[in-house]
Amino acid sequence: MQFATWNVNSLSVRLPQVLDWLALNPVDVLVLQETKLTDDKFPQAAIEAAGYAVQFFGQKTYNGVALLSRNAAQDVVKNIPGFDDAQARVIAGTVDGVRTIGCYFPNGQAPDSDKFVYKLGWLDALAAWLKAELQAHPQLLLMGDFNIAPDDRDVYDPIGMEGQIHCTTEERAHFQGLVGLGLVDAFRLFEQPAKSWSWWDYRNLAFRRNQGLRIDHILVSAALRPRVQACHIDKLPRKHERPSDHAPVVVTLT
DNA sequence: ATGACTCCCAGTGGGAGA
Repeated sequence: MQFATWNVNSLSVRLPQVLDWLALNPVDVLVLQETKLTDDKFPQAAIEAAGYAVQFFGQKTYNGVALLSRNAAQDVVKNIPGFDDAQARVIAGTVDGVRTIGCYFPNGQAPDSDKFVYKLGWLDALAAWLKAELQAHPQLLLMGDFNIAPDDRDVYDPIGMEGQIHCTTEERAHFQGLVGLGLVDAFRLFEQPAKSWSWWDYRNLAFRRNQGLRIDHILVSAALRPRVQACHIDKLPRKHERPSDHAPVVVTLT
């Protein structure tokens, strides 16, 4: 089976691309971030017509997440239980026995900003919840737009971006905290091309120059790790004439 | 280089993203 994550940067703009991508890549599960749609405007019928059940949780202008699956998700959770959050960032469900958590991590804007404080608090809450989720659901996937580049090899200019947002010591420590819960970065289980990114700035001809960051991730639990066969970033949608700034990440399980 | 692009809500500009 295949599970994928994609930050679409507005589902109303990108819906045709999502449907085209699913036709070419008939994954079992796809989580979306930055749908930027209130639930009353979510294109549920079009997604169901493509053969997917869908759970969604959004808001106007910002954030918004969705969980698409061939088989319906069970025990759906929206946002982090017990963490009071005005922003729609998390959707979780159990699909084919795999606890699937789709997340749009806060951006954080700048290390000296209030948004960075919010990001760190959100990361604390996520880790505490995940610890309990892993106890309840050993077979677990955490995937989405983490807005964290875990390592210098995930950054096109690690010197220039040292200490900048996505690359700070605090953010990277939180990423390692998730690893400490027993999760592993599926992409790094395999040999990968150098300069593999999942996001490229719209500006500066960044995609053509391959200047980007790897900030979209799929983490798998220890119990699921033996089933992981492959993981890759699909750059093709980024070549579309009106692309999202992020590319999908796909993991293959037995 | 306090830039660059895209989206959104707004409303003929500005915030946010990363």
